[in-house]
Amino acid sequence: MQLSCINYVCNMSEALKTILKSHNLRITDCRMDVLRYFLDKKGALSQGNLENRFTQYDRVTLYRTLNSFLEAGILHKIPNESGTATYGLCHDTCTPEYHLHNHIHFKCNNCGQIECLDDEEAPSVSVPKGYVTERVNLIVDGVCAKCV
Amino acid sequence: MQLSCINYVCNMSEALKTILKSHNLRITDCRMDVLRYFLDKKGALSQGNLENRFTQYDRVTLYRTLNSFLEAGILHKIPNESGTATYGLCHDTCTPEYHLHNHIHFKCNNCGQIECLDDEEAPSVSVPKGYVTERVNLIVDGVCAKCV
DNA sequence: TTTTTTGATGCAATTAAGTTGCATAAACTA
DNA sequence: TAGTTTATGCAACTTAATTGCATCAAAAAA
Repeated sequence: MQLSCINYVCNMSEALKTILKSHNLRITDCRMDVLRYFLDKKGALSQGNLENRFTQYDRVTLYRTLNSFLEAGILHKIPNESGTATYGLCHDTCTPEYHLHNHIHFKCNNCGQIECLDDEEAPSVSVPKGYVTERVNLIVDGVCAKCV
Repeated sequence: MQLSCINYVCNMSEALKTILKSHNLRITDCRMDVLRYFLDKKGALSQGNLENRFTQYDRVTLYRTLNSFLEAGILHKIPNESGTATYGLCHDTCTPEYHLHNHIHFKCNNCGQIECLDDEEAPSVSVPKGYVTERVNLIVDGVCAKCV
């Protein structure tokens, strides 16, 4: 199941379950809610965002939910300067073994929102002789379309 | 005074003082030691690194030293996934008003060292219509030349 | 369906990072 | 040197990240 197709699926709950199952994760209320929230929001979220949204769950549970999604390859961590970890949905092509995120992360300096610009390919990067590139993370900040 | 020339200067202490003065910072032991350490190490450092190295200074003092260097434009913050802020020396061309860091930050997944690859220009990045780019941060991870 | 096994959750508690206020000490200025 | 400005150390607080453990729920087996 491709994550980007989820909103066209009639039965959202069934779709969420399929996603969790396909990543070998048990189906729980917390995971269903968090996954649905990520799909709705489309932007990146921090643990703090989840704590505000889902007060019915313990913050440790949310912490472990994020971690299990990270390990499963459903989410990826987005580097930033603030010190607070933010997470974004992985591309459909990601598997637990092979994460590929050569898209751009955009942070709006006005509204603070972080988005994954999936349609913009990150350019290729050259590193000095002797260095081996594994992953490329591109973070652009500025003003997003909504705030201009 | 160009920071990259510092190691060719005969009198290191005088050079450090000149750098601090030119950024309108008072000359103190802590600032001298921290600045010298950054110049020696060449790589990026976290507050924790400084706390381990300079046990004679209070951690709040080191925290404020890093902040004053940030504001002065001597250091820049490097975004990363770990949640711990890391700092690198600014290019010679940086001023407090105008920071430009379109070089690559490289994090070695083996030794954990973060470096600024000043010689590698970051490629230009295109963002979707309606978005305005202010800064570009490029973080590459992999294996550095020493660890290959 | 019931039982068993495996894994998730909530709570308590700890560690570490980031941050502020304030009194004192040191650096700069006149 | 005297006076002014700023840095430092200490105490304290906030928040994020993290672990252990008992309990509870989900999946698998019977």
